[in-house]
Amino acid sequence: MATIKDIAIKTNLSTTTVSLVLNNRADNIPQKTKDIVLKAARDLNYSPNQLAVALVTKRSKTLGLIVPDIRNDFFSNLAKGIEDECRDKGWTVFLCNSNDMHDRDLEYIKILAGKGVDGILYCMSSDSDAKKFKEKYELFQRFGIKFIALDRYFDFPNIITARLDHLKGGYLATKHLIDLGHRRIACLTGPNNLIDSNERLKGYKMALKENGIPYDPNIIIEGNYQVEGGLSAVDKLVKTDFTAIFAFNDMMAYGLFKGLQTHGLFVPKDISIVGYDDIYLSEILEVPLTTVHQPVELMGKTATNYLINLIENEVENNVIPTHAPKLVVRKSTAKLNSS
Amino acid sequence: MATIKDIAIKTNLSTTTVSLVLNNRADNIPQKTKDIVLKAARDLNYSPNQLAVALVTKRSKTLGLIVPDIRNDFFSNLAKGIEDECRDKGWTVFLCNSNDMHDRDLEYIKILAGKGVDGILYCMSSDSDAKKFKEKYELFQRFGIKFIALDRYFDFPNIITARLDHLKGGYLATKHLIDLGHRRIACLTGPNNLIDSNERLKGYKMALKENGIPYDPNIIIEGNYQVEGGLSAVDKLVKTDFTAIFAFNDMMAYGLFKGLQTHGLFVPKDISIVGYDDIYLSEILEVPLTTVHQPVELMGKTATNYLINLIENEVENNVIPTHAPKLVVRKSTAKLNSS
DNA sequence: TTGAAAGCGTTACCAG
DNA sequence: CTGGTAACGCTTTCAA
Repeated sequence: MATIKDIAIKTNLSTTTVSLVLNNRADNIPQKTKDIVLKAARDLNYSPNQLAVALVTKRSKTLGLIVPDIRNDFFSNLAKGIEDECRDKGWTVFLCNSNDMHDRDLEYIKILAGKGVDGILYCMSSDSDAKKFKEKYELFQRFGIKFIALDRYFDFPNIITARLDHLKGGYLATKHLIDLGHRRIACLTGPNNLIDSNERLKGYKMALKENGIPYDPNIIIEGNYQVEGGLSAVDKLVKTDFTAIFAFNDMMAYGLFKGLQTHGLFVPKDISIVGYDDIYLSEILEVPLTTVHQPVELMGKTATNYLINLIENEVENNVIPTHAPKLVVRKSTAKLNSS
Repeated sequence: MATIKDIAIKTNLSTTTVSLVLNNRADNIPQKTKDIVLKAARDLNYSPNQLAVALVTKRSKTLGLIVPDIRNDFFSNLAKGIEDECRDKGWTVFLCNSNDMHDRDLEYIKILAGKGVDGILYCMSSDSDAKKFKEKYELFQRFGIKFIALDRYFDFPNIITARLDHLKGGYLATKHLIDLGHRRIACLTGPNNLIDSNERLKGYKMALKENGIPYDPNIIIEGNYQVEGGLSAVDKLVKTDFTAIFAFNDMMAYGLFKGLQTHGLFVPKDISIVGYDDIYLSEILEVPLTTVHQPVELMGKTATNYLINLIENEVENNVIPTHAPKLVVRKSTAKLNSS
């Protein structure tokens, strides 16, 4: 690989001059000299060594991305948005999977710091609690690395977060069912320790309240975000008088669908279902699923854009706008008593 | 961030000594001195600046990963295997999405070279032909970057590839149907310019031949790896006397399933289907899909291991073993005339 | 057993 | 307008 020195030698100029020209800082250098340098650079197929650049400028134009597991649709969409934005801005991104382990989070923060990243997009491991999150927060501080917490976070001062509006999503889903005439709306939540699940539940409650429907814990079931959770929830639900259900993700909604079928209950004739996530699958199922779509990829882009801006301008311009989800009405919901 | 110099000052030793100790090259240094250095390093929370290390050692312990689109299940599984292996070995990986564009491939190779990666795991954009592939090959050469072509490649001398055995997969799928008594086995392939599709077709033909079943182009349909391709293929197929079909991926298999349903044909009673990929979905469908599972993640791990080895030892030990797929028999296939 | 000094490829300051 | 030189943080001879 050709270096700046090679160009300097070839052109009989100093490395300073070459560097200046190559970085467009050559205000006082005649076009003629510039052309010579540029030509030599092209001839030698010069490409700057970013390691050296980063060493001296203290800026690598590199971000780290820490997610629990890139195989998960949510995270791969996030990663896509992030990488796209990086590319647009001439940045580059390291991929790290924590496998949902706090210790890995810590380890990766250290590694990325060593690699000289300017910032980290961080989606914390699901085994984190407030204390563990704080530990990581302090590590970021110690290394002086700016970071943005993606979707998952604990509320500390000065934490910058990129958020999906789960409350609104919960509200939209529930409101839709209410508008269709349902009043006995069951809820299959995610794990109770997850903030997104809690927020969605809040949205659910808000919609109920707003419409004068009493909240009934008997038709709220804690799920696990797996198909199987939907399946097993059905056994409990069939003993109640529910007419609709809001599942906190599409996989569980699908489990519900199958479970109901085995009980001779049909969607949407007998029971209406709303899911959450809008995974690829949902559109093409036997009964296309009404669900809540989240702008995950966009959130990735926005967060990245914000982070880069933060790094380059050192000012926290303002807050990242929360990303609003959108209800996608398909065939799994119907008017009550439409049968 | 503390540097080696800080430690040297604090301990009244030279940077040389500190470096030696920290890198376990301190054969001639008394334990006492070592302890002092180690303690100081801990106290100062020292962590080496890998940019500087890379600059001087010419080795960054960093790989690049170029894939068409990380949102695709196949690639995110690949990425997971790769990143896992990197982590195990103390390496790190840059993520790049080419969006299936040749020009992006080129661009990323240059960028990664600039970032000082020691090697690249490369899955080429689908718009590549032999000529374009060669262009990229030469770029790798010019930068002196070792690379491994993942799954997709063109046969040039000295190209190291990590391969899935699509021929075997095609053979297994077809053989399974033959064993069930089927002789009129249709085929819904991928795009004809893709090597994996061609290989699977070869496997299909091999199985037919081996069993004395004539090859009939009339029941071979070129697909597009999309659900919709499966759907539309049904319209052509129902005019033939096929009793089984081998779809070259699960998404199309699912499309077939739905299409057949609208024609009053049931799986596996009327028609047997074998898919390919074993995506998450396949196990939980109405009729769980018999399909071919590919060890994608493992291939990622193996390729990474090999590449790192290649970089560190400079010798091409031997060829990466081809990864054999596995038939997963579920409910979408049945004996002919079992109805 | 330890240290001085050169060098990796850049940028950036200050002279000329 | 251009160049010399220091510096970034580290490793690596070579000498002492």
